[in-house]
Amino acid sequence: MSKQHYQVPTYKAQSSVGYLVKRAHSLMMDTMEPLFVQHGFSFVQYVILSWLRDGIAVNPKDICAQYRHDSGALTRVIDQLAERGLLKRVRRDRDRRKVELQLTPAGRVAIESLIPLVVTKLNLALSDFSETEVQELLRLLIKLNTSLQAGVEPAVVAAEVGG
Amino acid sequence: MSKQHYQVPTYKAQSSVGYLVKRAHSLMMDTMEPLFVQHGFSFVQYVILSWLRDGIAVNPKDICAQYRHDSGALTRVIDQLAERGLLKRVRRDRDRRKVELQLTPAGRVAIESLIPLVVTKLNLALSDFSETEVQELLRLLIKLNTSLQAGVEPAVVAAEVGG
DNA sequence: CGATAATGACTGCCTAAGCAGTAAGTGCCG
DNA sequence: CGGCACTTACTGCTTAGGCAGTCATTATCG
Repeated sequence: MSKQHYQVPTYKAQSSVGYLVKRAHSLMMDTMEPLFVQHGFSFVQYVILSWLRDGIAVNPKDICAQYRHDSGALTRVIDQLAERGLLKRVRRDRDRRKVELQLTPAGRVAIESLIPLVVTKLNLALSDFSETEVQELLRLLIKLNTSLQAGVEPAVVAAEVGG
Repeated sequence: MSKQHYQVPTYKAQSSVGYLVKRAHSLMMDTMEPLFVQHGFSFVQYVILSWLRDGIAVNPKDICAQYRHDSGALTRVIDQLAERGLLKRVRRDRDRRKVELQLTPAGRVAIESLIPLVVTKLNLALSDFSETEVQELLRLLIKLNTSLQAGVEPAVVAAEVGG
Protein backbone atom coordinates (compact mmCIF):
# COMPACT_ATOMS: atom_id res chain seq x y z
CA MET A 1 0.00 0.00 0.00
CA SER A 2 1.49 3.31 -1.13
CA LYS A 3 1.83 6.29 1.13
CA GLN A 4 -0.49 9.12 0.21
CA HIS A 5 2.03 11.83 -0.49
CA TYR A 6 -0.26 13.29 -3.11
CA GLN A 7 -4.04 13.29 -2.95
CA VAL A 8 -6.54 13.83 -5.72
CA PRO A 9 -8.49 16.77 -4.29
CA THR A 10 -5.40 18.81 -3.51
CA TYR A 11 -3.10 17.78 -6.37
CA LYS A 12 -1.49 20.65 -8.25
CA ALA A 13 0.92 20.19 -11.10
CA GLN A 14 3.46 22.72 -9.92
CA SER A 15 4.24 20.82 -6.74
CA SER A 16 4.43 17.48 -8.48
CA VAL A 17 7.78 15.77 -8.45
CA GLY A 18 7.13 14.90 -12.09
CA TYR A 19 6.85 18.54 -13.06
CA LEU A 20 9.85 19.57 -11.02
CA VAL A 21 11.99 16.84 -12.53
CA LYS A 22 10.96 17.73 -16.04
CA ARG A 23 11.67 21.37 -15.42
CA ALA A 24 15.05 20.56 -13.91
CA HIS A 25 15.86 18.51 -16.97
CA SER A 26 14.86 21.28 -19.35
CA LEU A 27 16.80 23.91 -17.46
CA MET A 28 19.81 21.64 -17.21
CA MET A 29 19.72 21.13 -20.97
CA ASP A 30 19.47 24.87 -21.53
CA THR A 31 22.49 25.31 -19.28
CA MET A 32 24.66 22.56 -20.71
CA GLU A 33 23.80 22.33 -24.39
CA PRO A 34 25.33 25.67 -25.45
CA LEU A 35 28.61 24.53 -23.89
CA PHE A 36 28.82 21.63 -26.30
CA VAL A 37 27.38 23.40 -29.30
CA GLN A 38 30.06 26.07 -29.04
CA HIS A 39 32.63 23.31 -29.32
CA GLY A 40 30.94 21.57 -32.21
CA PHE A 41 29.09 18.83 -30.34
CA SER A 42 25.45 18.11 -29.75
CA PHE A 43 24.34 17.13 -26.30
CA VAL A 44 23.83 13.51 -27.29
CA GLN A 45 27.26 13.36 -28.86
CA TYR A 46 28.74 14.58 -25.59
CA VAL A 47 26.82 11.95 -23.67
CA ILE A 48 28.17 9.12 -25.77
CA LEU A 49 31.74 10.30 -25.49
CA SER A 50 31.22 10.81 -21.78
CA TRP A 51 30.01 7.26 -21.19
CA LEU A 52 32.88 5.85 -23.19
CA ARG A 53 35.32 7.96 -21.22
CA ASP A 54 34.03 6.55 -17.95
CA GLY A 55 34.10 3.05 -19.38
CA ILE A 56 30.64 2.22 -18.11
CA ALA A 57 28.96 1.64 -21.44
CA VAL A 58 30.91 0.43 -24.42
CA ASN A 59 28.12 -1.00 -26.58
CA PRO A 60 25.31 0.92 -28.24
CA LYS A 61 22.89 -1.25 -26.31
CA ASP A 62 24.46 -0.30 -22.98
CA ILE A 63 24.24 3.36 -23.81
CA CYS A 64 20.62 2.95 -24.83
CA ALA A 65 19.81 1.26 -21.54
CA GLN A 66 21.76 3.70 -19.40
CA TYR A 67 20.67 6.78 -21.19
CA ARG A 68 17.25 5.69 -22.43
CA HIS A 69 17.98 6.83 -25.94
CA ASP A 70 16.45 5.30 -29.03
CA SER A 71 18.56 2.57 -30.59
CA GLY A 72 18.03 3.76 -34.14
CA ALA A 73 18.81 7.35 -33.32
CA LEU A 74 21.91 6.26 -31.45
CA THR A 75 23.26 4.40 -34.47
CA ARG A 76 23.16 7.60 -36.47
CA VAL A 77 24.89 9.66 -33.78
CA ILE A 78 27.62 7.03 -33.54
CA ASP A 79 27.98 7.28 -37.32
CA GLN A 80 28.63 10.99 -36.99
CA LEU A 81 31.25 10.50 -34.29
CA ALA A 82 32.92 7.69 -36.21
CA GLU A 83 33.08 9.82 -39.36
CA ARG A 84 34.76 12.55 -37.36
CA GLY A 85 37.30 10.02 -36.14
CA LEU A 86 36.39 10.39 -32.48
CA LEU A 87 35.54 6.74 -31.92
CA LYS A 88 35.67 3.48 -33.82
CA ARG A 89 33.51 0.40 -33.97
CA VAL A 90 35.21 -2.89 -33.17
CA ARG A 91 33.62 -6.30 -33.65
CA ARG A 92 34.60 -8.64 -30.89
CA ASP A 93 34.97 -12.33 -31.71
CA ARG A 94 33.29 -13.31 -28.48
CA ASP A 95 29.84 -12.14 -29.52
CA ARG A 96 29.82 -10.86 -33.02
CA ARG A 97 26.41 -9.24 -32.66
CA LYS A 98 27.91 -6.67 -30.35
CA VAL A 99 29.84 -3.63 -31.43
CA GLU A 100 32.43 -2.36 -29.03
CA LEU A 101 32.91 1.39 -29.20
CA GLN A 102 36.40 2.69 -28.53
CA LEU A 103 37.46 6.28 -28.10
CA THR A 104 40.25 7.31 -30.45
CA PRO A 105 42.99 9.59 -29.10
CA ALA A 106 41.21 12.49 -30.79
CA GLY A 107 37.96 11.46 -29.13
CA ARG A 108 39.63 11.30 -25.75
CA VAL A 109 41.09 14.77 -26.19
CA ALA A 110 37.67 16.06 -27.19
CA ILE A 111 35.79 14.66 -24.22
CA GLU A 112 38.49 15.62 -21.74
CA SER A 113 38.32 19.18 -22.98
CA LEU A 114 34.58 19.29 -22.32
CA ILE A 115 34.66 17.90 -18.77
CA PRO A 116 36.00 21.07 -17.12
CA LEU A 117 33.21 23.09 -18.73
CA VAL A 118 30.61 20.70 -17.34
CA VAL A 119 32.17 20.66 -13.90
CA THR A 120 32.25 24.43 -13.78
CA LYS A 121 28.62 24.75 -14.81
CA LEU A 122 27.47 22.14 -12.32
CA ASN A 123 29.35 23.78 -9.50
CA LEU A 124 27.85 27.09 -10.46
CA ALA A 125 24.36 25.64 -10.48
CA LEU A 126 25.01 24.11 -7.04
CA SER A 127 26.85 27.08 -5.59
CA ASP A 128 24.08 27.79 -3.08
CA PHE A 129 23.98 24.17 -1.98
CA SER A 130 25.85 22.85 1.02
CA GLU A 131 27.77 19.64 0.54
CA THR A 132 25.12 17.88 2.61
CA GLU A 133 22.35 19.18 0.36
CA VAL A 134 24.12 17.99 -2.77
CA GLN A 135 24.63 14.53 -1.33
CA GLU A 136 21.01 14.41 -0.19
CA LEU A 137 19.76 15.49 -3.63
CA LEU A 138 21.87 12.80 -5.30
CA ARG A 139 20.67 10.19 -2.84
CA LEU A 140 17.01 11.06 -3.31
CA LEU A 141 17.30 11.16 -7.09
CA ILE A 142 18.97 7.75 -7.12
CA LYS A 143 16.27 6.43 -4.83
CA LEU A 144 13.58 7.86 -7.07
CA ASN A 145 15.20 6.42 -10.17
CA THR A 146 15.49 3.00 -8.61
CA SER A 147 11.85 3.08 -7.66
CA LEU A 148 10.73 4.28 -11.07
CA GLN A 149 12.86 1.70 -12.82
CA ALA A 150 11.32 -1.06 -10.72
CA GLY A 151 7.88 0.28 -11.51
CA VAL A 152 8.40 0.55 -15.24
CA GLU A 153 9.60 -2.92 -16.08
CA PRO A 154 6.85 -4.97 -14.41
CA ALA A 155 4.30 -2.92 -16.30
CA VAL A 156 5.89 -3.99 -19.56
CA VAL A 157 5.89 -7.60 -18.47
CA ALA A 158 2.26 -7.39 -17.40
CA ALA A 159 1.30 -5.83 -20.72
CA GLU A 160 3.00 -8.65 -22.58
CA VAL A 161 1.34 -11.31 -20.46
CA GLY A 162 -2.04 -9.66 -20.66
CA GLY A 163 -1.84 -8.96 -24.38
CA MET B 1 33.11 31.76 -6.04
CA SER B 2 31.38 28.41 -6.54
CA LYS B 3 31.79 25.53 -4.14
CA GLN B 4 33.74 22.65 -5.62
CA HIS B 5 31.13 19.92 -5.35
CA TYR B 6 32.52 18.33 -8.48
CA GLN B 7 36.17 18.29 -9.50
CA VAL B 8 37.67 17.61 -12.89
CA PRO B 9 40.00 14.73 -12.00
CA THR B 10 37.30 12.73 -10.21
CA TYR B 11 34.23 13.66 -12.25
CA LYS B 12 32.15 10.70 -13.42
CA ALA B 13 28.94 11.08 -15.38
CA GLN B 14 26.93 8.59 -13.34
CA SER B 15 27.15 10.64 -10.17
CA SER B 16 26.42 13.90 -11.92
CA VAL B 17 23.23 15.65 -10.92
CA GLY B 18 22.70 16.33 -14.61
CA TYR B 19 22.71 12.67 -15.48
CA LEU B 20 20.51 11.74 -12.53
CA VAL B 21 17.97 14.42 -13.42
CA LYS B 22 17.88 13.34 -17.04
CA ARG B 23 17.42 9.74 -16.05
CA ALA B 24 14.67 10.65 -13.60
CA HIS B 25 12.94 12.55 -16.36
CA SER B 26 13.16 9.67 -18.80
CA LEU B 27 11.91 7.15 -16.28
CA MET B 28 9.11 9.49 -15.21
CA MET B 29 8.03 9.80 -18.82
CA ASP B 30 8.11 6.05 -19.25
CA THR B 31 5.95 5.75 -16.16
CA MET B 32 3.43 8.44 -16.96
CA GLU B 33 3.08 8.48 -20.72
CA PRO B 34 1.31 5.11 -21.11
CA LEU B 35 -1.31 6.35 -18.65
CA PHE B 36 -2.29 9.14 -21.01
CA VAL B 37 -1.85 7.23 -24.23
CA GLN B 38 -4.27 4.59 -23.04
CA HIS B 39 -6.84 7.35 -22.59
CA GLY B 40 -6.16 8.94 -25.95
CA PHE B 41 -3.84 11.75 -24.89
CA SER B 42 -0.21 12.47 -25.51
CA PHE B 43 1.92 13.61 -22.63
CA VAL B 44 2.07 17.17 -23.91
CA GLN B 45 -1.69 17.27 -24.31
CA TYR B 46 -2.04 16.22 -20.69
CA VAL B 47 0.37 18.89 -19.61
CA ILE B 48 -1.60 21.65 -21.29
CA LEU B 49 -4.91 20.50 -19.85
CA SER B 50 -3.25 20.17 -16.47
CA TRP B 51 -1.94 23.72 -16.46
CA LEU B 52 -5.30 25.06 -17.52
CA ARG B 53 -6.98 23.06 -14.78
CA ASP B 54 -4.74 24.59 -12.16
CA GLY B 55 -5.28 28.02 -13.63
CA ILE B 56 -1.61 28.89 -13.56
CA ALA B 57 -1.07 29.33 -17.26
CA VAL B 58 -3.84 30.41 -19.53
CA ASN B 59 -1.90 31.72 -22.52
CA PRO B 60 0.29 29.74 -24.89
CA LYS B 61 3.16 31.97 -23.89
CA ASP B 62 2.72 31.16 -20.20
CA ILE B 63 2.70 27.46 -20.92
CA CYS B 64 5.83 27.81 -23.03
CA ALA B 65 7.61 29.64 -20.24
CA GLN B 66 6.44 27.31 -17.48
CA TYR B 67 6.97 24.12 -19.39
CA ARG B 68 9.80 25.16 -21.71
CA HIS B 69 8.00 23.86 -24.73
CA ASP B 70 8.47 25.21 -28.24
CA SER B 71 5.99 27.90 -29.16
CA GLY B 72 5.36 26.54 -32.63
CA ALA B 73 4.89 23.00 -31.45
CA LEU B 74 2.54 24.21 -28.76
CA THR B 75 0.29 25.95 -31.26
CA ARG B 76 -0.23 22.66 -33.06
CA VAL B 77 -1.00 20.74 -29.89
CA ILE B 78 -3.53 23.39 -28.92
CA ASP B 79 -5.06 22.99 -32.36
CA GLN B 80 -5.57 19.30 -31.69
CA LEU B 81 -7.19 19.90 -28.33
CA ALA B 82 -9.41 22.63 -29.75
CA GLU B 83 -10.55 20.38 -32.59
CA ARG B 84 -11.50 17.73 -30.05
CA GLY B 85 -13.54 20.32 -28.20
CA LEU B 86 -11.51 20.11 -25.01
CA LEU B 87 -10.56 23.76 -24.92
CA LYS B 88 -11.30 26.93 -26.79
CA ARG B 89 -9.33 30.00 -27.76
CA VAL B 90 -10.73 33.32 -26.60
CA ARG B 91 -9.40 36.69 -27.68
CA ARG B 92 -9.52 39.14 -24.83
CA ASP B 93 -10.18 42.77 -25.63
CA ARG B 94 -7.59 43.86 -23.11
CA ASP B 95 -4.61 42.66 -25.16
CA ARG B 96 -5.66 41.23 -28.48
CA ARG B 97 -2.30 39.67 -29.13
CA LYS B 98 -2.96 37.19 -26.35
CA VAL B 99 -5.10 34.13 -26.67
CA GLU B 100 -6.80 32.98 -23.51
CA LEU B 101 -7.26 29.23 -23.39
CA GLN B 102 -10.35 27.98 -21.60
CA LEU B 103 -11.21 24.40 -20.70
CA THR B 104 -14.58 23.30 -22.01
CA PRO B 105 -16.74 21.10 -19.75
CA ALA B 106 -15.56 18.11 -21.79
CA GLY B 107 -11.97 19.22 -21.30
CA ARG B 108 -12.48 19.55 -17.56
CA VAL B 109 -13.96 16.06 -17.37
CA ALA B 110 -11.01 14.70 -19.34
CA ILE B 111 -8.31 16.24 -17.18
CA GLU B 112 -10.09 15.41 -13.93
CA SER B 113 -10.29 11.79 -14.99
CA LEU B 114 -6.53 11.71 -15.55
CA ILE B 115 -5.50 13.25 -12.23
CA PRO B 116 -6.24 10.17 -10.09
CA LEU B 117 -4.08 8.06 -12.39
CA VAL B 118 -1.21 10.49 -11.99
CA VAL B 119 -1.61 10.71 -8.24
CA THR B 120 -1.62 6.94 -7.92
CA LYS B 121 1.50 6.55 -10.02
CA LEU B 122 3.35 9.28 -8.14
CA ASN B 123 2.47 7.78 -4.78
CA LEU B 124 3.61 4.40 -6.01
CA ALA B 125 6.92 5.83 -7.20
CA LEU B 126 7.36 7.51 -3.80
CA SER B 127 6.09 4.66 -1.69
CA ASP B 128 9.50 4.03 -0.15
CA PHE B 129 9.92 7.71 0.66
CA SER B 130 9.09 9.18 4.03
CA GLU B 131 7.08 12.36 4.02
CA THR B 132 10.22 14.20 5.09
CA GLU B 133 12.17 12.78 2.17
CA VAL B 134 9.50 13.84 -0.31
CA GLN B 135 9.44 17.35 1.05
CA GLU B 136 13.23 17.52 0.97
CA LEU B 137 13.33 16.25 -2.61
CA LEU B 138 10.80 18.88 -3.68
CA ARG B 139 12.69 21.59 -1.85
CA LEU B 140 16.03 20.68 -3.39
CA LEU B 141 14.56 20.39 -6.87
CA ILE B 142 12.96 23.80 -6.55
CA LYS B 143 16.22 25.22 -5.27
CA LEU B 144 18.09 23.65 -8.19
CA ASN B 145 15.57 24.95 -10.69
CA THR B 146 15.76 28.44 -9.28
CA SER B 147 19.52 28.40 -9.52
CA LEU B 148 19.53 27.02 -13.05
CA GLN B 149 16.95 29.52 -14.16
CA ALA B 150 19.01 32.36 -12.75
CA GLY B 151 22.05 31.08 -14.60
CA VAL B 152 20.30 30.65 -17.91
CA GLU B 153 18.66 33.98 -18.42
CA PRO B 154 18.48 36.48 -15.58
CA ALA B 155 16.23 38.83 -17.57
CA VAL B 156 13.52 36.21 -17.94
CA VAL B 157 13.64 35.39 -14.25
CA ALA B 158 13.21 38.99 -13.25
CA ALA B 159 10.25 39.35 -15.60
CA GLU B 160 8.53 36.22 -14.29
CA VAL B 161 9.11 37.02 -10.65
CA GLY B 162 7.76 40.51 -11.20
CA GLY B 163 4.67 39.20 -13.05
C1' DC C 1 22.18 -31.92 -33.85
C1' DG C 2 18.42 -28.75 -35.81
C1' DA C 3 14.65 -25.74 -35.45
C1' DT C 4 13.09 -21.84 -33.11
C1' DA C 5 13.37 -17.95 -30.16
C1' DA C 6 16.02 -14.10 -28.55
C1' DT C 7 19.53 -10.56 -28.96
C1' DG C 8 22.04 -6.56 -30.98
C1' DA C 9 22.90 -3.27 -34.54
C1' DC C 10 21.04 -1.15 -38.10
C1' DT C 11 17.43 0.97 -41.79
C1' DG C 12 13.25 3.36 -43.53
C1' DC C 13 9.43 5.85 -42.38
C1' DC C 14 6.70 9.12 -39.80
C1' DT C 15 5.68 12.32 -36.39
C1' DA C 16 6.82 15.99 -33.50
C1' DA C 17 10.09 19.25 -31.67
C1' DG C 18 13.21 23.11 -32.78
C1' DC C 19 14.26 27.13 -35.55
C1' DA C 20 13.50 31.11 -38.26
C1' DG C 21 10.49 34.09 -40.19
C1' DT C 22 5.62 36.44 -40.53
C1' DA C 23 1.71 39.12 -39.12
C1' DA C 24 -1.18 41.35 -35.90
C1' DG C 25 -1.25 44.01 -31.87
C1' DT C 26 0.80 46.92 -28.16
C1' DG C 27 3.92 50.22 -25.74
C1' DC C 28 7.13 53.84 -26.01
C1' DC C 29 8.98 58.25 -27.21
C1' DG C 30 9.57 62.15 -29.80
C1' DC D 1 -0.30 61.65 -33.85
C1' DG D 2 3.42 58.66 -36.10
C1' DG D 3 7.29 55.80 -36.29
C1' DC D 4 9.84 52.18 -34.14
C1' DA D 5 10.76 48.44 -31.14
C1' DC D 6 8.71 44.77 -28.78
C1' DT D 7 5.36 41.06 -27.73
C1' DT D 8 2.36 37.20 -28.97
C1' DA D 9 0.63 33.65 -31.74
C1' DC D 10 1.18 31.31 -35.61
C1' DT D 11 3.37 28.95 -40.18
C1' DG D 12 6.95 26.51 -43.17
C1' DC D 13 11.01 24.04 -43.09
C1' DT D 14 14.52 21.09 -41.17
C1' DT D 15 16.11 17.74 -38.24
C1' DA D 16 16.15 14.44 -34.75
C1' DG D 17 13.71 10.99 -32.10
C1' DG D 18 10.45 7.08 -31.83
C1' DC D 19 8.62 2.93 -34.02
C1' DA D 20 8.50 -1.14 -36.70
C1' DG D 21 10.85 -4.20 -39.28
C1' DT D 22 15.42 -6.55 -41.21
C1' DC D 23 19.62 -9.12 -40.95
C1' DA D 24 23.21 -11.49 -38.66
C1' DT D 25 24.48 -13.84 -34.67
C1' DT D 26 23.72 -16.39 -30.45
C1' DA D 27 21.05 -19.01 -27.00
C1' DT D 28 17.57 -22.45 -26.01
C1' DC D 29 15.54 -26.74 -26.03
C1' DG D 30 13.42 -30.66 -27.92
